[in-house]
Amino acid sequence: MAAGETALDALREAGVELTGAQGAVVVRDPDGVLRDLEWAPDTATDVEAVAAESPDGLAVLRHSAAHAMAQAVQELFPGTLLGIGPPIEDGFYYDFLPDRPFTPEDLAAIEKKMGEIIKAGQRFHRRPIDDDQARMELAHEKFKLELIGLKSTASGEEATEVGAGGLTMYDNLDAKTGERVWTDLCRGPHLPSTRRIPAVKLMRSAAAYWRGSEKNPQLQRIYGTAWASRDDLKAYLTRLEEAAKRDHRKLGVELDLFSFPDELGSGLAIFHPKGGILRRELEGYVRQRHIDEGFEFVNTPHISKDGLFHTSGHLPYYSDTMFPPMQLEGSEYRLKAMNCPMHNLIYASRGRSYRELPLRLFEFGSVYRYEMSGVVHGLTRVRGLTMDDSHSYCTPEQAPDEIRKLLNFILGLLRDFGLDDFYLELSTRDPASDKFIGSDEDWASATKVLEDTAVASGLELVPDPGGAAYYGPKISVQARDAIGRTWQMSTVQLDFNQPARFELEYQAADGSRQQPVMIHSAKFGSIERFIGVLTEHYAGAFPAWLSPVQVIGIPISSEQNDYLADVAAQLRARGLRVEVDTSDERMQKKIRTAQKSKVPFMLIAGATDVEAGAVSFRYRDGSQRNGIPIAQAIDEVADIVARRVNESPSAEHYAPAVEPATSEES
RNA sequence: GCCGCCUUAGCUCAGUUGGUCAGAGCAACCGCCUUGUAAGCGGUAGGUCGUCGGUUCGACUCCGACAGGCGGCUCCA
Repeated sequence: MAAGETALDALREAGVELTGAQGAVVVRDPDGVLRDLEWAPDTATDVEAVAAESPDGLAVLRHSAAHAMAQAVQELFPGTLLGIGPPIEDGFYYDFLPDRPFTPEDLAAIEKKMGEIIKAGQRFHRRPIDDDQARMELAHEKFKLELIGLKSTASGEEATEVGAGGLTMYDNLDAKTGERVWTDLCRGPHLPSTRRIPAVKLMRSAAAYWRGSEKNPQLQRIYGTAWASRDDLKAYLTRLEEAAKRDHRKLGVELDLFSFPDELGSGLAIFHPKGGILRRELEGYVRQRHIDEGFEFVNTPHISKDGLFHTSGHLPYYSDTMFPPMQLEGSEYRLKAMNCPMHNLIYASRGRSYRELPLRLFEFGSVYRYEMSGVVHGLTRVRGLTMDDSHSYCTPEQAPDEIRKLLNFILGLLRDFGLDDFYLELSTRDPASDKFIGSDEDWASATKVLEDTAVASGLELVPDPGGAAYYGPKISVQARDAIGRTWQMSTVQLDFNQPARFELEYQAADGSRQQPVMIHSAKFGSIERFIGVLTEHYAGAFPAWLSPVQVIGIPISSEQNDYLADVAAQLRARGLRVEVDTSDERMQKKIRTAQKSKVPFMLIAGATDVEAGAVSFRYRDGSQRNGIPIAQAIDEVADIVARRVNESPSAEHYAPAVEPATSEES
């Protein structure tokens, strides 16, 4: 680099585009860390510019928005202390310790003040500072002081919060006078000016523990969102609205699938007839798939003497989250919170030979978990649930192959529901925690087996340190739904601890007694949760084979009631779920009702249809074919249901295969 | 469990500073209309305003506890 040449010049010379929507001049250093350009004048030629609208560019924008928000808060609520304020997916937050929690009116006022700060075009100015000076400037900010302390003692996550090297302050300078109007300890980088924040909106406030530990005081967190343009913001808000429309808690009521009566208690769902059909279809499907994969069906009770859960090791670990014991005949009984101990009893019920391994047991096992009141959420986090729980008992040598088969099984199964965008999470133990039982060697080998299998799958693998079950590491399959949200679906866990605790064994070929390993796996996780996820994934418009009502007959006038009743009988004879709307309403109203309940097929008949022995075939998407002969309509519906066609039926998709030559009049 | 907010008919919501404010639409039920692709017309019924306690001459409205919900945090075998 020539003398006097700035890093900026060097990059420009190298042909690097540095301006974007926000005009952020941000670069990535050779270690991959984002920096303000001025940070690295000496290594400028080694750095990479970050596009303003890239995820990294947005992160810079959002981090800057967080500063503007913190400034607004401190101007409006003097004395409010600062926590941390990072960018997150779709936005940012900042934690505060105010005199009192923020109200929605406060948020409106803060947002207004932010608008003023943004409009004022304050300059973000990076200022390196030594630790002592920082302590002096931040004497009143106890949380920031704690961060400085962490930086000098610890490493990792916390250190990056304030900068792995020297500390830096970011000053907001008045656009005209250059006077410092606000300042924050921060590693940056930031936009050049607050004016470069094009679109920002505060979303909500909530409490959050300082540094994520419930032992620490709770701060008030304000969440906001920020985008590179007003249009992007608008699109984001629209996306949220669309997601809200899919909320399974809302659709569950609208579609009459399930409910959570107060009389039952929190987190306990009742499934109405239509939700019952969903359950039945899903269970039937997953049952058959397990039979195909060599699983054997077992059944175990909902309660047990608590000694069983001590043997398994679940108690006393999970005593807080199991329902309290019942005293019966001198013993304490517990509602089961997991099925594995009972499956172990089945394994142990007689001597086992290596010849019968892998032994695969499967059960729709209803379990009860006393989830904390604050975490109960619709069907995705409940206190009573039915797991599609399987346990494969095998020799240690068989484990890798069994895991590979399970993973393939799972992915194929999820694909049948139109979920085909996956990644895997590998949950391992935290060696520092005492939550995990078993030897280091066993953990290492089990983790290696899972990791190798996960890697071999070719799917993206995300580490989740400390996320393992107490008895062994796990792979979880994460799937992105129709609108891009990710859900944890299936899990595979390798367990060498419970076989030991239950003293499970098999007789090997050489006559010796050996200990099997067990592999826990749930494909849906729980039926309830899976129904919740599917409801959101399909936005309530379930594929025809799952739809509680598959076909509805709509007579134009009551004259056609009998005709459609006859059609319905023929459909029922083919095993289809069909209703005829014989209510006193107008046919327009009936279509509207059927449409809102997301019935996949409507067979509409008026006088001309009766005469022709036909129906008007209307699909859920509003598309339509008229004058379809009854037999043909029935065949088509039966075909789509039987093939478990995943996408919503439409005239466009299905007409060509079955369109009769005589249907010109439609 | 923690913090904040919320709870009025089956559902979605109105209810001004505590004093005819207990209402609307949809759903339900009963009539009339016999209807051609997303709401025909009329009527009836339905709520001790989440529960319990308190303040007050008087509480849907104010206070407290509890229950349930929502948004987060923490947790998730």
